[in-house]
Amino acid sequence: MPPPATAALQGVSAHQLKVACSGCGLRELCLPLGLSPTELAAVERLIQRGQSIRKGQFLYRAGAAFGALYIVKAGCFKSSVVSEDGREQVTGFYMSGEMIGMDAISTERYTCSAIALEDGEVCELPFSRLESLSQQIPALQRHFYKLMSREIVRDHGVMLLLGNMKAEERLAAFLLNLSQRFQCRGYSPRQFNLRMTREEIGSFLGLKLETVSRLFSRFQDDGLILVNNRQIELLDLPALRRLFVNGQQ
Amino acid sequence: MPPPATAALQGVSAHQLKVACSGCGLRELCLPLGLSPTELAAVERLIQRGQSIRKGQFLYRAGAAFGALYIVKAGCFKSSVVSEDGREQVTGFYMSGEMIGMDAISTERYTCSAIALEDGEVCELPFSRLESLSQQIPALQRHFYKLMSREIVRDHGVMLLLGNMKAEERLAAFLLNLSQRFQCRGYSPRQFNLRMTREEIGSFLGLKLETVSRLFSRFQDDGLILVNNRQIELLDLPALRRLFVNGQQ
DNA sequence: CGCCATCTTGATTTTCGTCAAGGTTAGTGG
DNA sequence: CCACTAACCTTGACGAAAATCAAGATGGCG
Repeated sequence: MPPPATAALQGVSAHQLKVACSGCGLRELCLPLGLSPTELAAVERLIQRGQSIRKGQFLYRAGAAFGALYIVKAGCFKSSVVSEDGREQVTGFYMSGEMIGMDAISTERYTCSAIALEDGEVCELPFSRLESLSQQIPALQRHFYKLMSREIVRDHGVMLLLGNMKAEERLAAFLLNLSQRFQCRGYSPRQFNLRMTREEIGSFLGLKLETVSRLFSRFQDDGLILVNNRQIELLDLPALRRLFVNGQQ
Repeated sequence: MPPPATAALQGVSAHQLKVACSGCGLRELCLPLGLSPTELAAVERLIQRGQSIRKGQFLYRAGAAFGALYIVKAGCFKSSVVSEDGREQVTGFYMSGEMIGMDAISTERYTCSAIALEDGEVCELPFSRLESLSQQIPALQRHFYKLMSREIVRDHGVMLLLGNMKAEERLAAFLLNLSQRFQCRGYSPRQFNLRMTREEIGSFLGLKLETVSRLFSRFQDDGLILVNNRQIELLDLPALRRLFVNGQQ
């Protein structure tokens, strides 16, 4: 795990957990800009901060009654839908500053399950209170419309991936996406640790774990990446991008 | 086209187009219940009703500045993302009462293009006015949160389809989904006309048009459906469901 | 009536999944 | 601290599913 995250996690303490949104490094990721101090204080009262989740623990299960949205504060989560017979489709991997649970608003039940891929923390946002607060704070309402819209756009991207791209293009896109998200969070875009298994990557990308494994090996043989179990180094970002974009021919 | 839609479309006139939400048969599909007469009137002022769109016409293009959401009033639309090189992924087909354009909220640009698959009409909802109105009417805000959430859930379903299901399962799921949506609108769930080409179905389902064509033929040979060009009759709904659900094993 | 878009069907190829075996790693309990 | 175990990963051989290529049929629209 990259250093800053490690620090954030290992340094966990009552003190740190109580750090308010106003002092949170993720603030610009999850809160709208331009809130007045009063508004910010109201938002802070809304949020249940710093709930720790252990690796493998469910944040919520599909079918459970909807109570809250969650913002990942530390760690990495996967969200997945399971079909009646048990086949799992990972619908996304979520890292710090990203919100999960929006699927539950429509039916008042979670339609996905969310599981921690490593020890982590979330901020819990009780939805009914969020709703009334966003009724009072236009910027907050707008912000949540945008967050939900962003999720829709992301999903469309995944649909493009699954519907149109070949295995190697999917994996290249996946790695580049991770790279970019790590970079946004101040980590290296070239070196990172995967938090998920080959099977979970495969489930997300519509591939079998063997295919994912083979592709990692091939990318390494081709000098595109360096793989050491879950540790990834992207050696040739332009080539990966070409693979991804040219793939789209 | 099934009779009621034909009536709605062919009977188009200034008079009918001006029918307000309060008298619109789609009202329960697109508006929240329990609005007061005052609130309903405010919503009606917001909506630009009855814009006609001809077959093949763009409702909006990917990249265009975001102005409004649209509710399909008549006809059928497809929404698609196009990758840099021109591969198209159809992200959805939309029929009466369904809302499109929500992807554009996050970036203030449409990320998809929406095209009419037949002559139709839409209600236009200027987003900035929708925003301020939903600020004033809690039920409206809640309604739009739910609509966006529903779109996310739908997208997850498509991801499950694309990531986990075999070609025949995808097509069965597609037909059953259409069937159900026609039924909701008062048309026959067993007989309907497709509004889209084999290629568009294929694009949506992550298949090539030849595969779609072959599957239609096979379903027909197996006595599951009757195909006559775009006219579809579902002969054995339970078997289609089994294909869809068992497919998920 | 004729043309172009759309659809069907067949033959072949490619891609990825399946099955199988063995290796590695991390975590657990002695 | 070390040995053991279970989960995870890699690699190969083979097979199935769907894509590709190709040719011709059909149908809707001007």
